[in-house]
Amino acid sequence: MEKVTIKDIARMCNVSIATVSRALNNSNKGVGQKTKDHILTVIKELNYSPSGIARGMVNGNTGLIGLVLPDIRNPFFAELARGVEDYCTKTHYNCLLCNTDSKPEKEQAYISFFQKRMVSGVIFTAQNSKVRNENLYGFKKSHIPFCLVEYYCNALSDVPAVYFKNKKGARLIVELLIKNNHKNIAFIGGPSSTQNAIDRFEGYKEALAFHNIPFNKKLTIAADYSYVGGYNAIKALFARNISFTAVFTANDLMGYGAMEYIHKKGKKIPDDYSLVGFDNISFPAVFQPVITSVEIPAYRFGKLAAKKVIHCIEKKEVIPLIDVIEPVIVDKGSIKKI
Amino acid sequence: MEKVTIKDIARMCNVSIATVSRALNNSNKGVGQKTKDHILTVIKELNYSPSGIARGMVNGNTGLIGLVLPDIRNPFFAELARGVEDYCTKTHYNCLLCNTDSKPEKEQAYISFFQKRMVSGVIFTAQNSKVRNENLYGFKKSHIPFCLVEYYCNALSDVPAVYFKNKKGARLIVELLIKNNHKNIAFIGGPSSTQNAIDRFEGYKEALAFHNIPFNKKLTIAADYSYVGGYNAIKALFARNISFTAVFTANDLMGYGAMEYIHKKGKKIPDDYSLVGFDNISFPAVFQPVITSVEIPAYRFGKLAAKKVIHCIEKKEVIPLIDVIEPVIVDKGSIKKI
DNA sequence: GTGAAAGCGCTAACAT
DNA sequence: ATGTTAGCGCTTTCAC
Repeated sequence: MEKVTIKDIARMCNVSIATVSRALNNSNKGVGQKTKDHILTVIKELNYSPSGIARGMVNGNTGLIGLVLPDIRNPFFAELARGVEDYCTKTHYNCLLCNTDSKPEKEQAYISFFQKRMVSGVIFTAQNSKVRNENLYGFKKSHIPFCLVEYYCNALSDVPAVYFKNKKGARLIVELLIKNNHKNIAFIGGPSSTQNAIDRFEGYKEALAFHNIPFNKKLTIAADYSYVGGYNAIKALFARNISFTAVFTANDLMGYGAMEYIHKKGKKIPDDYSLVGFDNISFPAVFQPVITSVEIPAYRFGKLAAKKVIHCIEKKEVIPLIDVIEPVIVDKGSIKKI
Repeated sequence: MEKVTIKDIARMCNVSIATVSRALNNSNKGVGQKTKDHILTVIKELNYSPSGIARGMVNGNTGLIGLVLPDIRNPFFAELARGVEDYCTKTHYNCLLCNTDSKPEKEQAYISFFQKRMVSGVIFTAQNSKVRNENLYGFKKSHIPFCLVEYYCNALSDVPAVYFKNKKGARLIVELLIKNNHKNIAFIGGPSSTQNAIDRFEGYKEALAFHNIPFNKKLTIAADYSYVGGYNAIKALFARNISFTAVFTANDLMGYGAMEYIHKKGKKIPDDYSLVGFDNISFPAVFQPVITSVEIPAYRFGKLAAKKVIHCIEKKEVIPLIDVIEPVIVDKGSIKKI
């Protein structure tokens, strides 16, 4: 079976390719019902399907969305990707997977690829940084619609984006500790170069201030959002010889790392220490130690981002619409009332 | 900044577009070094990048690989996807994410999309079934190179594929139980409609036979590869009032489900029951109960599959090369010597 | 209602 | 070494 083109259909129907094209794009104008029906029948018979690439060539829309993220193996991004893909499929778009391992070179390589006009739009996820700001600023010049996900940059404030209320989320979960009578609350933060780490730290401080609990810098430490980082951070806190009854880690992964060290010390959660995190990652139910956390609806993130880009593509206008997602606390019992 | 095309470059360099094209594709033949250098300089200045879609139009290769899988949120497929993407990137291909939720309609929708010739090749993952066989057989007619991953179908034996030695893996892990003096080994299998479930069951029986342990059908039960399925299956086995000292679940997820029930009964692993699984899924170290398992190198799967499709695309030949991956046992201490 | 023809941006014969 | 030209498969004026 050779590949059948619009020409073949035209020949078999004794019409011009223009007429076939009209029938195909069911513009009810410009083609008689009879001819149209006949053409459609022949198309079905020959199992003809118009070349998307030729179409893209003509109208400059390939129907492809580039999805840039650090690593699809991270469950958060997998969930986000599903949100993107589900919305894309519904609107007849398709989704290009672009793992960057958070490396600016890889990101730039993808950006260059996008500029070859293979994609109609782009969704971009990364921690903000100076070099990224510049890369993205360069990309803007290509006039391909794109949407930022949790990426903070003032110079890109006219780009559609989806954000999470990190500060509020942190404040809420720390307040939950306070409501359970905790006052000495340790904080293990993310890398201070990233905006969401800063915001979560702010939220922590805000909650303390609001409840008239003095901020103690000795109770805080910055780590790198990794499992091992959390493990080492809590170890360092203990070495400081300060007392605390609860720990707030700026993400769950560090939380689980901290938990491992706490267990190693022969202590228990929540009996000896209360522990709360951020992200609300989940595991099969048999794994018992779980952390009360701030849920970030990754799927919704992806869906909203996709919606935005596709809107920009179709309406051919780039309104800098910003969505801000509200945090939700998920209580999993890792807080003890004292 | 308007989008700059090959014409603009040609005009600015006072050459024809053909010359620009030659300079671009660094065919050192057909263009003088001087002109070439000049053209390349202008290209850089204008930040020109040739349209991939126009190129695809001409030479019929879009450089896109469709990756069809059930759900990217499943860590196994995320790992596989990384294998695919890393190899693709290295060879200047890009990877289209296609989640199907194992629904034939979704698969078929993607297959139809592929037939629009937007992709140069396809990697297809799914459990075999009659309707899929037919869909794939239909897809073969479009002459787009594709590679099957753990998909069993005799009628597609001339299609490149990557397989795993399921039977051998099952045999090895059951033999490990036997070496630890277990004789009454329960088996919780996958859905009997799928080839890998059948193969793992075969491996189990083979190991018993080889060690002269009589096969007892009462010790075996089929489930659905899900967490809850494993939970219910072990419950059903206990209800049969037969005795066993070890359990082999045909995948880890069922294994963890079974573990939950065993814990609920107040029993421990491996003290009261030894437990082994398949897939070797992993979690942060703080989660203590882990299952000795057969590792399936998902990343390698993806990499090999990508290598195969891309080979077919570039060489324009479809050699039905089959890769078969060897199993590796990962001991995590869930077996007790008795 | 339908056809002819231009053109989307590029590559590859074929000329010169 | 470089230019000219014919497509690739489609959409979209512009005629008729």
